[in-house]
Amino acid sequence: MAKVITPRQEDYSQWYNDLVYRSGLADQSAVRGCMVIKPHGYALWENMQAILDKMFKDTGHVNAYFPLFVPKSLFEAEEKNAEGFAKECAVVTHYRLKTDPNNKSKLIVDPEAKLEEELIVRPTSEAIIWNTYRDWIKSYRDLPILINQWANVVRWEMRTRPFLRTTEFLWQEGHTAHSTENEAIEEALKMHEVYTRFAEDYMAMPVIKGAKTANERFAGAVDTFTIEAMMQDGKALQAGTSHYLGQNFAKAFNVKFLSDQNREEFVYATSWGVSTRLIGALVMCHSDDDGLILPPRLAPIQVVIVPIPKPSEQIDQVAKTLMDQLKSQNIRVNYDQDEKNRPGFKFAEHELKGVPIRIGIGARDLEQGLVEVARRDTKEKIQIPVDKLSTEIPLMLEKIQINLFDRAKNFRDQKTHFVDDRKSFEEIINGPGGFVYAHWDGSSETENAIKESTKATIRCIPLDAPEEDGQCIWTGVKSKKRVLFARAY
RNA sequence: CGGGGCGUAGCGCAGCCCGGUAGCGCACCUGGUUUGGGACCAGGGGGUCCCAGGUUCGAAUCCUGGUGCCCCGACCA
Repeated sequence: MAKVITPRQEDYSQWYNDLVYRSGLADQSAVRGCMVIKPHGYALWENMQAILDKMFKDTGHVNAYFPLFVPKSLFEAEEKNAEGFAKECAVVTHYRLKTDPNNKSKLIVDPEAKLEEELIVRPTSEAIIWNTYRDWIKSYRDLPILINQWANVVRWEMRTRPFLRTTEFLWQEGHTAHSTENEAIEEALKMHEVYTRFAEDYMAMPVIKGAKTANERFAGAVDTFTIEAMMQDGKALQAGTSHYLGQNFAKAFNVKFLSDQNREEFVYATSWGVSTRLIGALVMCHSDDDGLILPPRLAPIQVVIVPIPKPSEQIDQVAKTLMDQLKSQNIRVNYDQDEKNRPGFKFAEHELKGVPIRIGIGARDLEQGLVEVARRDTKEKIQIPVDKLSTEIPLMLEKIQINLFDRAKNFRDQKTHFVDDRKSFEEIINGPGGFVYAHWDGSSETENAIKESTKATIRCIPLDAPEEDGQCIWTGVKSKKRVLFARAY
């Protein structure tokens, strides 16, 4: 068997890169730091979009679209936000090219086409959106505004990795405006919960819900809520964030409304987003050395039928009947009729792409009315009577979905530790890695010292962690709650 | 931006030290035999050897300068 992917144990990063490229999720592009999302990867994203979009609509949100460019003067209005993103902004300074007078086959930037005011390519859209909301909001009757947009953003990162961190990426960003602090906080928490449900129920990826520390908070936010997942190398990955923005943006953009008490007040805001990074998370959460393992609820193809050894009239007929039965149950099924490749090749190919279930139909089994059904997650193969498939397959898809979640959760739990002293903390972080719950004195100084010394950061202050007396592992100062530490992507 | 490594066919690489006009595996095309876990045989197509300059009768190979990419760190979703 030709090996196409570096084994995880040999080199985890290389495994990830190999997987992304070999499985057809993405391709490298001619633009540094940017990738091409190939049809298989984009299909995954479309499935994520469809589900999230429905969840947003079900919670009362509507979609809209705001410009890619943000005038610099607007961008700088909310100081903390501007400062936080300043170092990674792409800036448009000119609007025209012209033929190079010294070389007619080349183009140069026309120095006469310099913009009066530079345009920032959005790294996030709070600025342009809040500048717009000012015009939309006059009265408490105009609130709340519950808008989401599907968009691309650009953040000029120094180092990129496919899906996990690229210069341009796709995401959704929700931006809501509210008349009261409570309502805005509830909104931020509600979307935090939506992300949790999406990660756990659809991606089969267990997450820890929590709040970010001041250091890790979104620039311009009062509070940032996060979901943190564990990857197979024990590192944490921030999979989604929801921010309570207080009145910071309302004040920066002068967005006021008249309350039902006839008082002028600043609007309360939230924003929340998940990106194509989720695809990277999905890959690193479940996949193995043979390729992707996709949760059935998101897999572009849930069931693939492979004729063995090749298509024939009899096999085609069984396959087509089966496809109709499965399709009528909204199962995404594909019949691999390609005559160029043999079954073994196809098996490997579909495993590489992460198809949850493979059905092998061969003349020999068919004589007994059987087909071979193989699960991608466990590699288990069983014989199933043809007439049982239309009931068995949906059940098996559900089993796979659940198994993936359970497996990921067990893995995470095994790599989760509770420690009470610096030495044990360092032993785990520097050794096997994983999540570490430990007491922390609550100061940024200590957080930074720990980061500097161990490269572990506070991923979040878990929302559901019990109060308990303890001492900061670094300074010995009293603490009432454990926080979650890990090295992170 | 620091520290490493690499640019030779679509992909992965050898050749470079010691200059002589480019090769291997996979992929691709044609024909045939095959077909229950990445088939085999035969034939075939495909290269500005990253770019520019220099040394030389002659440069993938030596020298100089660019440039691009990858990995590790700092920054970050």
